[in-house]
Amino acid sequence: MAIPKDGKNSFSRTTLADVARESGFSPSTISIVLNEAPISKYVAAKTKEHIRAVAKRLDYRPDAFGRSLRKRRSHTIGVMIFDISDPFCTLILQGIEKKLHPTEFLPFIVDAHNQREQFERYLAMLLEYRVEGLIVVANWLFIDIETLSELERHRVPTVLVGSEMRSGPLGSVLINNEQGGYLALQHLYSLGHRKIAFIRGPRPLWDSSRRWEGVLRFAGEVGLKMPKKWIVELTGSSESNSSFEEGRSLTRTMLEHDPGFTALMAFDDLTAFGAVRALRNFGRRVPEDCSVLGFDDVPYAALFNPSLSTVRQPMERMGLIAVERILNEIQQGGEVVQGKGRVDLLPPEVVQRESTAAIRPKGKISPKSAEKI
Amino acid sequence: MAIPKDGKNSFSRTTLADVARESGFSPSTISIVLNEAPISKYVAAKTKEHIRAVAKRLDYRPDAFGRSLRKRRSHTIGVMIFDISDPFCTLILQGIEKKLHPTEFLPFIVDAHNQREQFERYLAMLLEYRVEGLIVVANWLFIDIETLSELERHRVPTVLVGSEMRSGPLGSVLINNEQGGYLALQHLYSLGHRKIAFIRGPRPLWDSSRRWEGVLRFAGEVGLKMPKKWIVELTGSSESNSSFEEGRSLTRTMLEHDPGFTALMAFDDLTAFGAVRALRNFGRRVPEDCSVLGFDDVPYAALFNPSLSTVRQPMERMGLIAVERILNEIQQGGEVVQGKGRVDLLPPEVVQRESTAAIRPKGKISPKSAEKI
DNA sequence: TTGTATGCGTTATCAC
DNA sequence: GTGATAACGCATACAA
Repeated sequence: MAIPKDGKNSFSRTTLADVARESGFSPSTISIVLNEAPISKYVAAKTKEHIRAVAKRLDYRPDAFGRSLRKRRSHTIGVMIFDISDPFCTLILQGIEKKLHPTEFLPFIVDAHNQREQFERYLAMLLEYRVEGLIVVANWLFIDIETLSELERHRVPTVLVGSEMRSGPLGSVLINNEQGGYLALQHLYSLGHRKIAFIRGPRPLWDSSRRWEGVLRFAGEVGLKMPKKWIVELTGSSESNSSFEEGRSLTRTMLEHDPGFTALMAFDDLTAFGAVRALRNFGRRVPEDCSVLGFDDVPYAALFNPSLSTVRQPMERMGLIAVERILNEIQQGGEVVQGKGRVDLLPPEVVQRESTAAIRPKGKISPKSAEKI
Repeated sequence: MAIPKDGKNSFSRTTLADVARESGFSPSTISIVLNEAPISKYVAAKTKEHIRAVAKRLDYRPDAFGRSLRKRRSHTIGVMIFDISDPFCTLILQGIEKKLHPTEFLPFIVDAHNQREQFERYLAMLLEYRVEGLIVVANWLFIDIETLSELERHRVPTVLVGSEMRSGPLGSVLINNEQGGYLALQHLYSLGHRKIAFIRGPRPLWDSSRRWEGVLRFAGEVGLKMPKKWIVELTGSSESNSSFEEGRSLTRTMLEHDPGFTALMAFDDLTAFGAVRALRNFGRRVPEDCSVLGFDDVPYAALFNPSLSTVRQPMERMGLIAVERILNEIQQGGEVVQGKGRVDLLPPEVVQRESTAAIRPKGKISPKSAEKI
């Protein structure tokens, strides 16, 4: 039959030599034919046919290790993620997959679980597997910059997605966080909100600062007052749904202290979900009593009740672009690295759904009415 | 420095031979020392130290291809998924990762995007990479059974997660869908609901039928009437969030036809989200006017408004168990496959949150939702 | 038009 | 204690 008689593990498979023996031709001819190498033009059609038939009958599959060893190519792109349960990173992965699919490359995905030790171990493994390129999806990034910079040492074309290296030759693709912050506040402001609460991102997160700068820029332009009591900050545990819990408890605290705000801007969608929960529990309706704005536009934002207004990051597209750049660098032979270290800043986009609404001129408010500020 | 002078791609790396030359010892000695082979006991401590130092200085990394070729082992487990954006499959992946992490194995994850052609292509690639085991995460499975059966031909230990082969020697781990259906209906019934609407899963999905059998069993036991007008069925597109949209439109249709039901049981959580949306748009509150029950307990079920009552599948645990079984089979050398083809049926568990509540004896309800978490 | 010889980087066996 | 040698499966330059 198709399967050789003996052998204990999956490695005892039919090899080129088997096909050669069975077909009566030499291994090289087999190789040439099956790979449709240029020279195969000169191989008799009948021979080819025969060889293919035998190969199929024996269920021959070229061994990736032998082949890669010989060709000195792995045909793989390493993809390092930090938390696969983060929907943000999921969509990026999809983009990467899609773009990689029609190519000769296979993505080699590893999940570092937000832990530095695992990051390093997996990185080492990817390097041992001789990945020809490396995409690092930095969704929630607390791996210190220094560690990332080391990536550069390995002579493997590397692109960072979703985060930015302040310096260094590592390319990156991410949205324009500054502009995103700007647009976010602009959105709430243009709906008439003047009393706005903010849940900032965790300070060590680089994205977070840039986004905040955008917020401040807009506030400065329109002269919006931003009282300290309505500005809080995530601590940024690396737990999976932690920002929901944090968003919720921070919002509750703010409400208990002074519930007078009419809109809340959250660092990301999960935080916004938490804020909505806290507002509801406090007896305030969204958006009638308080608008809530998220950031990212994760797939569930649209399904949520109320559906979440948010600032959209084109995550799939980020994945696509990352692959484009990697392939490009690989093609350049890693030498003339045109545009290496370049930063692609994609435009964010406000998506208005149900959770934000124009402020009502006066309005009935729920039991606890705010006092004047 | 650490990096060899020339070379164009990532393959021109320091090799054993480089370390040998640089250290003055032979390649075999280097290999023995770096791998801490048993024989390395007889190598002089000084030699070892020296070799390690040189290896480190040259940033030597053993080539996985050379090594695998020689050892005839890949140290990888293939993981085939069908839609990475499905949160169901995400949690299973996490379980797989966790269990695999302390082992010598690396997961090789590929996403078939619910397409048969891609499934086959990726399967071929995994086989070329000589994965030592294969885990197929069948979250939303429309690959025909026949295709799956073929998996068996490849002499690679294989386990199916989240779905079951009616016959054949492929092992699988999944929850007891029949029991899940039973418990789901029991939950609603015990809350006092007698007018219940059902959104069944797509018929070609095997899970779906089993689950429905459980529903029918409970209904039979208590003599519950299930009018046809309140039973609808998903078609099951392979689009990502399709069950949300379908759940929503099916629910709307039922409401327009006869809104008399007081509870709705959805095939899965996404469908339930859609149903909640439809109910809300129809002016009915959840759970005051109508309870909604999901299935799966995806991570977002708890964050949703109202938080979703659902039947929990222990997804992470399913991943863990799948890995356990694969490792076991690998260890047995693929021969004495003890318990191969076994089906692990995990117990489902009802998780009550806000979206289901006891039916009200009669009439008026307070404007505020019942409970808060 | 097809076959032979060589080497990719590693490890295992055996000889020294 | 350490080094030489062969072989894993494949692709290619060169010979025939």
